[in-house]
Amino acid sequence: MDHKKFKSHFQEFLRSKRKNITPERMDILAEVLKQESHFKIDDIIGKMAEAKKPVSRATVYRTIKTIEEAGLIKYIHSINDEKFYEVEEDHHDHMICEICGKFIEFHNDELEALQTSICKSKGFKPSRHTMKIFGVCKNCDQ
Amino acid sequence: MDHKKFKSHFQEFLRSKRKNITPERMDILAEVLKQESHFKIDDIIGKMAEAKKPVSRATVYRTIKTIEEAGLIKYIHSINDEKFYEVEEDHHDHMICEICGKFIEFHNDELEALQTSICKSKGFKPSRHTMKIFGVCKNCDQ
DNA sequence: TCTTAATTGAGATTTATTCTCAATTCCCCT
DNA sequence: AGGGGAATTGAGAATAAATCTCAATTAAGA
Repeated sequence: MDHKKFKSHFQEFLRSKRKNITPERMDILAEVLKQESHFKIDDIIGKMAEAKKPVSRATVYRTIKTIEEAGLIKYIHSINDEKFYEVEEDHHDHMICEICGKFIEFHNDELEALQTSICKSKGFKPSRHTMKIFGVCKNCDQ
Repeated sequence: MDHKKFKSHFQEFLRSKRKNITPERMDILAEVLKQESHFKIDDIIGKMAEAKKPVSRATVYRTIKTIEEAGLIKYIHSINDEKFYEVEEDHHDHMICEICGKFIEFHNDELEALQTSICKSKGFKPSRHTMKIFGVCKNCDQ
């Protein structure tokens, strides 16, 4: 939602890594932030071309990787060799319907707490996690 | 552990799908079952060649997919575009050390129960799930 | 403004995975 | 047990996502 915060966060990140703030990078970030929920890199390349801001494929790949390193997006899942990313608005996990392919987002504090305590018991310091539950969604389960 | 059960299960699966039981398929399954924890498809191709049972790359790819469909192995994670699989001895989740790359397996009943109840509340019927916690393991956290 | 290091674009390259199709093998029916 | 037809295999070609190359361009900051 608060995309200004994302943009300044990204600029901070670039500065901290001695990377330049280029129009290509900011344009790609802007396009990424326009995406609703999940997107593919190829979507971004297409949309940039449609708009008046064509950017080379290599640059989009490089920049998506940089945005991911900055923690602003994350890689979710791969379907048919197409990698899906999503903007890290807030943390959540996914249920994925094996019939219609829909992604259902959810968040559960109890689950998060339990994960933290399991890690502690193993002497493991968690930084992030992903959890995906595959199955059949309400609509597809007639 | 009980590899006989895996083999007969695989043969059952093949029959149910009207697929042939070929020596190539059974040899590949046998090699897969020899792997300790995680393995890559390329490992299998290499090991089959070392042994006296060379099988073509295409057949190994095709068969790994079939074994996965039979539910005997599962795809775990991709590191540097190398896909890792593991034998489905019993269900567990993973912690993955971002420093040394080690996979730590764990299982927690409370976590499983919680997942089930979250799904129920969304009207989602789960069939399987994966959960990966990334972070730093005990050894790497000096 | 000027110098230097970083970045970009376009196309070549890499590499995992899939495809093609003729030759071979498995399965099943009689 | 043997034959016919469908399924499978192998070898290499094909595909496609992602990365690399390097000359030309651009950002940063003194």
